[in-house]
Amino acid sequence: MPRRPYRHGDLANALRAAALAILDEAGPNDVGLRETARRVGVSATAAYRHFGSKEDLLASVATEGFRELAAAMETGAIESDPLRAVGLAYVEFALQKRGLFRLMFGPILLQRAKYAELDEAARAVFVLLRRVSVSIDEQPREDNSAGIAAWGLVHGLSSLFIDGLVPETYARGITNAILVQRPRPEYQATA
Amino acid sequence: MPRRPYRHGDLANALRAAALAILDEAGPNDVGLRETARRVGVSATAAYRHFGSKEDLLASVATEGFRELAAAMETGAIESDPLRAVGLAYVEFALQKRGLFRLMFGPILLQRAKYAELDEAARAVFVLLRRVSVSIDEQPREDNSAGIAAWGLVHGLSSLFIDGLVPETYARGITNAILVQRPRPEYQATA
DNA sequence: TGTACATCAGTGAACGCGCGTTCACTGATGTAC
DNA sequence: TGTACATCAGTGAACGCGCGTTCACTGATGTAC
Repeated sequence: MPRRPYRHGDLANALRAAALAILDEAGPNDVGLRETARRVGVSATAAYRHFGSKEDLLASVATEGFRELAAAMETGAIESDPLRAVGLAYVEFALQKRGLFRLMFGPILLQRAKYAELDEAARAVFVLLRRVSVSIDEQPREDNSAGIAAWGLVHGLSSLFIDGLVPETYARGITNAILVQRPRPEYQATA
Repeated sequence: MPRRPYRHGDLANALRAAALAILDEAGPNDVGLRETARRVGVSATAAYRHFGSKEDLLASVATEGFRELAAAMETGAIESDPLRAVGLAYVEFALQKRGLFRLMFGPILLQRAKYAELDEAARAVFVLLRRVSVSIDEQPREDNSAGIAAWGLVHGLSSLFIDGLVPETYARGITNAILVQRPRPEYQATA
C-alpha cells in the first residue's frame, strides 16, 4: 500500500471529517485534537498548521454543519408546503447527523461572537425558517414570533428525538403530522 | 468561626448544591467531582461515601432538576389556560436554571436506562405536558402528537433562548404570544 | 534542463495540568453493656 | 453514669491517564535562475 505522501494535501478537511466521525460515534465531549489527528494518521501538532486551536477546529466543523443544514432546508423551501418540507429537512438532518447537530447547538455556539462565519451560518438557518413561516402567516407580525415558533418547534422535536425522549421510529410520521400546514388563526391579545 | 464538624451531616445535598453552582457559573462540562468537593471544603474522596461515581452524582442532580421542573409546571396546570401556563413555567425554568437545564438534557440523559429515578422524573414532565395538551385538543389522537408538539415547542424555545439565538429580552413575551391558546383546526390527512 | 534554495507542512519529545478513582488510614460519633 | 467498642464518614497520598499546547527540528516540494 502506498504511504501517505509527506504533505497530506487536504489535511484541514481530513481533520474535519475525522472530527465528524468521532462526533457520531461518541459525542461532542469526545472530540479531542489528539484523537482527531490520530485518526487521520498524523501527529497531533500537525493540526496546528491548519487550526489555531481545538476550539477553532470545532467552530469550523460546526460552521460547515450549519451550511449543510441550510442547504438541505433550501431544497424544501420551494415546495408547495414549504414549512412542512423545511421542518422535515431540519429534523431529518438532526436524526442523520446527530453528533454534528449536538456540536452545532453545544457550547461552541456560545462562542460565536468569536467566530463570525459560525454566527453567520447559524443566522442563515433562522432567516430561512422565518421566511417560510411568515409566508404562510396571514397576519405577519413584527416580532417574528411565527419564525421563532417554527424554529422552536422543529428544534425541540429534533432534540427530543435524538435524545430518545420520543421514540425515533415515530419521528418522521409525527413530525409530518405536526407540521401539516393549517390556516393560522388570528393572534389574540396577550397579557 | 466554627470549624465544620468532622461529620458534615448533609454532604450529599451539599455536593449536589455545589454541582449546581458550577453548572450555572460554567457549564455541564466543568462539573468535576474534585472541583465539587473542593467547593464544599471536603476531600475529593469523601464524595464516594455518598455517590458511587461522578456520573451517579450528575444523575442525582439531574433527577432533582426534573422533579423541580415538574413541580413548577404542576402549579400552572390548574390555571384557566393550562398549556400556556405550563409552557411558560417550562421556559422560565430553563431561563432561571440554565446550567441545570443543560445538564438535564445533556449526555447524562442518554444514560437513563441505568438510572431508574432519572428516567421516571423525566417521564413525569412529559406526562404532564401531554395532559394539558390533550385536554385542549378537540380531536384527541392516539399518537400523542399534541403532547409531543407541545413538548417540542417549549423545549425548543427554551434551548434557543438559553443559547442566545433569540434575544432573551423577548423570551417571555414571545413565548406568551406563541402559547396563546387557540382553537385547534382539524388535522389533515398526511402523506 | 539542472541546480540552489526558500518555504512551510509535517515530526516527536516534552511541558504542566486536572481529572476520576483506589488505597490504607484515622478519629468522632453513637450504642451496648 | 461510665466505659469499651463498632461503625463509618472523613483524610491525604498516590495511581495512571489523556489532554492541549510549545518547541526546535526535518525534509519534501516548488520556484528562481
